[in-house]
Amino acid sequence: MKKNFSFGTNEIIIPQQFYLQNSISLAKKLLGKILVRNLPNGKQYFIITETEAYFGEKDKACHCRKGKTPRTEVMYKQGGTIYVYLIYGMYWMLNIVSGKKNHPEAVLIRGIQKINVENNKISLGKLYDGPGKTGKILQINKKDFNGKNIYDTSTNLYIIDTPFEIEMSIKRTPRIGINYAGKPWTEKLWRFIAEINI
DNA sequence: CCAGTGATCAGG
DNA sequence: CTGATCACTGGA
Repeated sequence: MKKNFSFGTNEIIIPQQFYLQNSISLAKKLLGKILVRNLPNGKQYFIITETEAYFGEKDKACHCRKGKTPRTEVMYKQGGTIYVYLIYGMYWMLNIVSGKKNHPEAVLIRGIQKINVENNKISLGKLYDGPGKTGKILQINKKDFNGKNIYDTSTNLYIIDTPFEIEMSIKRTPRIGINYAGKPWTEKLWRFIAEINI
């Protein structure tokens, strides 16, 4: 399915205020939004297909369960701040801090799908299903992104409103890779997966 | 199933 | 300083 469309002036950056909501509703609302990555060889567009919410110090799955440390410090900033960390020595995880200042919540971006743009026609491309694959294709690293703002274009990574009609169905599951957290945190349905058609 | 790979943090 | 652990992935 292809649709006539050109990004161009249709880039409406989602304002910082959007990120002040709690991480669970933000995780849901980020689905279907467009992640823009501006690289030397051109802008690339991805639609967000999978997210996971982490909900502050009381959430035993959240990095902030141990309070403020050098790593988790950025999660205490206001919503819209980018939180990046390396896992298993290989994979850069991209998170968006949510909520007000000193509410250490975040949304992990776990999956994105490429939007192909060709002669003003758009179509869905390759799916990157997993946070490691997502960080790799977006060329995420800590130095360039950790502590920066996702609503600021100067990092060449930002999120815009979905500028065309989409069909989307959403599923929820428990979060992945957090068995150390124990109940009830392992059972919370805080992973959101979207199936998208354009 | 399991190895790879290095930041992070608690404990001496 | 040491050692265990880890919000993962790809290949037997």
